[in-house]
Amino acid sequence: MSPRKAAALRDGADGLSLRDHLVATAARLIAERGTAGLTVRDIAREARVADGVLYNHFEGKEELLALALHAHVRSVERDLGPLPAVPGENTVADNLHACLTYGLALHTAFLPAFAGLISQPEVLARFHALPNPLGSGRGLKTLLADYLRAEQTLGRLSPVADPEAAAAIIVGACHELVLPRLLQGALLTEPPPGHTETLITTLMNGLAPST
Amino acid sequence: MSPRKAAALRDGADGLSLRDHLVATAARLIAERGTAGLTVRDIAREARVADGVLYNHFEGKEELLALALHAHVRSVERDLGPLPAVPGENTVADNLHACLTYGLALHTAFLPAFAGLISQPEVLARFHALPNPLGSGRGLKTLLADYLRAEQTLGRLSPVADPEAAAAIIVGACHELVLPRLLQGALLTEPPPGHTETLITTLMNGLAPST
DNA sequence: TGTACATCAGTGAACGCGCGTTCACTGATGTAC
DNA sequence: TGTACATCAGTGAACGCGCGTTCACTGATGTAC
Repeated sequence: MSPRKAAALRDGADGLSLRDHLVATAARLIAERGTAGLTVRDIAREARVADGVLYNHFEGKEELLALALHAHVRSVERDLGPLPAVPGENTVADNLHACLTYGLALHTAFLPAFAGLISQPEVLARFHALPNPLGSGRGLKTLLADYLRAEQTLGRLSPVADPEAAAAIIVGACHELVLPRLLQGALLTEPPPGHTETLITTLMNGLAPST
Repeated sequence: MSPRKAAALRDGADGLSLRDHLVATAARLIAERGTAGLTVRDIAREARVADGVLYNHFEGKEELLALALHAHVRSVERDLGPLPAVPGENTVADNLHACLTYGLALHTAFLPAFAGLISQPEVLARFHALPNPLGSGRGLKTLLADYLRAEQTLGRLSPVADPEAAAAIIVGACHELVLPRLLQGALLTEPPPGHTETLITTLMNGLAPST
């Protein structure tokens, strides 16, 4: 009762089901090229599998893409590890700088994946219906706010500072560093040296003149 | 020597050339729906003009879209007016709040237009080859930095603050408020009340505890 | 143990559709007489 | 002034292509005897 097996699964013996193999392959393609212009034939060819087989395992392209996007997000998070900031350790400025670099890497990987799906809201809706991997969407901002609140409790942050607003500013800075590059064709260039440090210093000290 | 005129230009007597009429129509469609899924047939039908006529006036869809995108950006800027912040007037915090609201409106109109073109880098390249309308791209950030530098000269900002970094933070905050909504299908919702005020307060006061 | 058959996941050519683009034709206007 | 013709921007049916999806067929494996 176990009929034909896909050629790809016979050769590459990674022990995955064909379903998981397809999701993993699609996720890898998303990581490499983003979702813009990604076709089911691209995925099938890359998975070394027939065009049609995807419809034995998924409702259609949209379900596969949503699952692959989810896998991509989880994979990026796994590779990056947890938020590199422990309340009370090092200086707050250094920790925030590490968080900014971390968020930058996160969004550099996420934006080309999500932006290519703007014309397919169905995929985005399916993605958001899945359990939220921690760092994605509101996740990173919440993690950051949690960290900042802990530092505030330790007295290393002004008691009147707003952790939520500060977290929003840091996440926003990530966007600001990634988005313009994405929208100008120049993909994945580094921010100018010293730029992230200056951002954190500005956020720590504020703009108001000392009274 | 003046042959047939397009039906649309006979009826709607706005006095435009057919070329300008097409650019204006495409820009209006971009303003209404963004660029994702926008077809030449959509534009032709909306302009009440034959499908093929666009190729008498443009190299192809990509040239038309680039010009329409440019017109859209200029039109949004015209409607919004100049950056609502004059050095020395009102308070810096109030001015920055106005700038944040201004930038928010700008990016709310721009992002759906640009994001839909990620899979067509040719259009983005053509757009960036056009003369840069002031507020777009690096424009808004530079305007903001100019304003902040002027306030600094007037002594209303800390002499050690970095205007460039502060400008980047404000633009980033705009992105942070617009992007997540765009990527979740929920289009064009308002930020929670008081949110922008808190952001500016945080930026003005900084996070560091008073020593 | 060996042979014939049934099962069904995998296969890939083919379908239908919508897109950007082309081009033979149309017809309002200016010109020649 | 009136009529026949030439011009060429505008027209829209048709083309070619690539996409997501379908489905008749294949063939490796388990079962019956």
